[in-house]
Amino acid sequence: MVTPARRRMLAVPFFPSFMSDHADEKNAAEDPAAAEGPRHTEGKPMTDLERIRHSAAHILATAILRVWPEAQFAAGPPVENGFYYDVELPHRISPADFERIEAEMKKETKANNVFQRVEVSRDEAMALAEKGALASLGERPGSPSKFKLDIVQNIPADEKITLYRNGDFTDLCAGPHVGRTGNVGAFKLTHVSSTYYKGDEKNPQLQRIYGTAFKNRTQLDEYFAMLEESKKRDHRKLGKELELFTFDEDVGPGLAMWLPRGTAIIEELEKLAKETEFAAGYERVRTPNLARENMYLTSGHIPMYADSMFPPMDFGKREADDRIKELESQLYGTQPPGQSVRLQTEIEELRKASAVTSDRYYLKAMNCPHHHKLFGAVPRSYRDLPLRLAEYGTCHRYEQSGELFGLMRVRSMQMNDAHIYCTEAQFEAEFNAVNEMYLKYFKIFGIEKYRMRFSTHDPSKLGEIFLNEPELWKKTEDMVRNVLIKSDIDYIEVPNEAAFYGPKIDVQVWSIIGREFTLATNQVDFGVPAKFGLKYKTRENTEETPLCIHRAPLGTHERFIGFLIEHYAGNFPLWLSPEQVRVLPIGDEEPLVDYGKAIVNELRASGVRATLDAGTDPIKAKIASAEQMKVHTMLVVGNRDLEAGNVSVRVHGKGNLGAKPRGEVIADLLASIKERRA
RNA sequence: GCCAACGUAGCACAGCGGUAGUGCAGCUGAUUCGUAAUCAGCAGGUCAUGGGUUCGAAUCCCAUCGUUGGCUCCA
Repeated sequence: MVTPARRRMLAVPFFPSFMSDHADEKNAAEDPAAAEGPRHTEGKPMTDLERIRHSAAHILATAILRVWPEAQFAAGPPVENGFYYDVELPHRISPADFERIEAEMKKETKANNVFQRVEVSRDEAMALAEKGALASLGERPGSPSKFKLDIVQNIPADEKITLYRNGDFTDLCAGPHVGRTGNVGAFKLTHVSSTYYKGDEKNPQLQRIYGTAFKNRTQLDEYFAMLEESKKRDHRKLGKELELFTFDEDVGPGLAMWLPRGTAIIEELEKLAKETEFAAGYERVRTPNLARENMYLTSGHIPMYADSMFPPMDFGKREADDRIKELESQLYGTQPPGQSVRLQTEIEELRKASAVTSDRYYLKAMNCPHHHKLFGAVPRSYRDLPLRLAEYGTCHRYEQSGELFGLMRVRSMQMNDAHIYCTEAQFEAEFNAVNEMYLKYFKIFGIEKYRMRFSTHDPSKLGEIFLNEPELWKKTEDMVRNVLIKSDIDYIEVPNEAAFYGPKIDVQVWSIIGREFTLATNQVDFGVPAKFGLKYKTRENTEETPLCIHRAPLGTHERFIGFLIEHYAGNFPLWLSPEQVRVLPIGDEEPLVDYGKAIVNELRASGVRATLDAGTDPIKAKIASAEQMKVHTMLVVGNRDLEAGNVSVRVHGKGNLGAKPRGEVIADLLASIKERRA
C-alpha cells in the first residue's frame, strides 16, 4: 500500500528528494502522492547544493567505472543529506573500497572537467544505450546499458532527452549540474546498502552507494560534526546511559523492557492521558492480551494482516498432535499388518479432526476488536452515544526483523488507545475534539516539527483494498477535511493511503537520525462495527450501526518516549524527569544526612521522585554524577543551609541558582510538576 | 524477509594467529568537602553461540542468534 513517493519520504524526511534522473521524474509524474511536498520539476530548479550533489553522483559513477569498468548504473539522484548511485556490480563494494573510489573521484574533480549538456533524439539515446555507452566511459560492446535502456524507453514521447558528459563519462540525465567537476568542493562516501531496481524485489538487486558533498571542506566538516552531535541524542544511546529501558536477546528482539527510570516516564504519560481523557468524557476499560482466532476472522484481520501478527497458539491442535505422535511411535513398533493399518487409519482421522478441533489464540495486534466486543456486550441506545472507551492496551505485532529500530519500531507496545462510538451527526464534533486533544498534547511537549497526513481512499479501488461504501467515504473524508481546515492545521492529503475501513490522519515526526515515523493516529472506521454487528437503538426505535473513531494521540509508550528522549535530548522537564530531585549533602555527617533525608521524605510524601546521595564523595563528584544522569533538580545541603533551614538549588542545564528557604523550594517544585511546566 | 557491516567486562573502546588490556562505572578503605569528577586497593571476561582450519583462534573460514545502515514492510 506504500507508494513510491511514500518510500522516498521515509528515506529523506525533511525535504522530499529532488529526483532528477528521467526514471524518477517519470515516477513522480505518475505518483498520486506527488503533491505531498516540494519536488523538483521543470519549473523548480535544483538548489546549488543539490546540483553539487547530483554532480557528485556522476563523479562517483565515473570513479567506480575506472575501478570496475563493467559496472551498470541505474539512478543517481541527490537526496536530503547527500546523494547516491545505484549500481549493479559482481564485486561487493564495502566501506573498505571507499578510499580507493574517493581517490578516483578526487582525480575527476582535480581534472575540473566541464559538465556538458547534449540533447539527443530518442533513437540516438537508444543506440548509445545498446552500445553500453550510457553511464559509461565509452562503448562497451556486448554489454548494453540495460537500466538506462529501460529508462529511455519510459521517457514520455514529448520530453526532451539529454545526456551529460564530464570527461570520458556520459550519462543519460535530465540535469542540471554544476559547471565543472571541480565545483564539487568536498565529498565523502558514507555507506553502502542494497536496493532493488525501481524498488521492486522482482527486479535485479543493486548496490546503493551513498555519499555526501558540499561546496567546501568547512561545510563538509560542519556536517559531520553535526551528525556526531545528533548521535548523542539518539534515543538508543540515551536510553542506555540514562537507564530508561533495555532489550535482551533471551527476551526477544523488539521486546523493550522498562527500567525504573523509564517506567517513571510511562507513569507520567499515563497519568496525563487518564486525566485528559477523563475530562473529555472517556471511560476506561481493560481487555486481555489475546483472543481466539474467530474474533480476528470477524474483524477481517485474518487473513489480511495475519503476517504481521505473532503466530497463533493452538491448544486443540497440540493435544491432537501429541496423540498423533504417540500413535506414530506405536506404528513403528508394530509387527502384525492388520494392526498397522488400524493405526494408520486412526492417525489420518486425527489429522483431519485436528484441523476442525484446533483452538487458536492470537496475541492482539490492536485493541479495536476487543473494544467492539465491549460495545456489543451491553444493549446500547442513542442516549449512550458518544461512547468513548479508553485503554492503554498492550499490542504485539510481528514486525519484520530488519524493521526493528530501538524503541521506534518494536514488537510489543503499549498503546494510548481509545475507540469512540458515535452517530453520523456526532462525528464531526467528536473528530474535532480528538484533534484538539492532539494539539493540546503537542503544546505540553513543545512538539512543533510534525506533519499531519490526511490519508484518503482511491475510488478506483473500492471493493478491493477499500470498503465499497462510496457515500460514506465521501462523507467522512469531507468531514475530516473540514475539521482540518477549520482548525487551521497544516496538513497534506495523500490519496490511496487510507485504512481499509476509512480515512485517517497520521501525525508524522522524525527521529534524530532522520527516519520518519507515525507518532499518533486518528482514524475513521465505518466498516468494522458492522462486521461485529454493533447496533444502537435510535430515538425512532430503529437499529443503527455506529461510526467508530480509532485514536491514539500519544501513540505507543515505546515510540512516544523514544521520540521524547530525542526531542528533549534526555533533558526532561521536571514533571517527566525520571529522577526529579536529588538531595546532595556536603559530606556524610549525620546531622546533614538527616536533614537531607527529611527533605527527601517530605518530597516523596507528595509524590515527587526524590533521592538522597548519602555517599562520601566530595560535593563536586556528587554533582557531576547527578548531572550525568540528567537529574532535573539538585538540592545541595551544607551546614550553612542546615542552620538557615535552606536548600541550595541547582537545576540541570542551568547551574547553581543559590540558597532558598526549604519550604519555598518544595512548594515551587510541586507547582511546576502539577502544572507540567516545560 | 533481502543486501552489507559489526558483536571483546555494566558502559566506551584497544588488541586482529602465540598466556585477554585501558578508561569510566562497581566493591573496600581512607578523605568530610560549597556547585561537573579526592586518593589507594580489589574484583570483574568460555572475546555473542555452535562448528571448522591450525601445533596453537578473540584474531582465519562456515552456520546460527543479535545489533546497526539501507531495501521491502508498517492495521
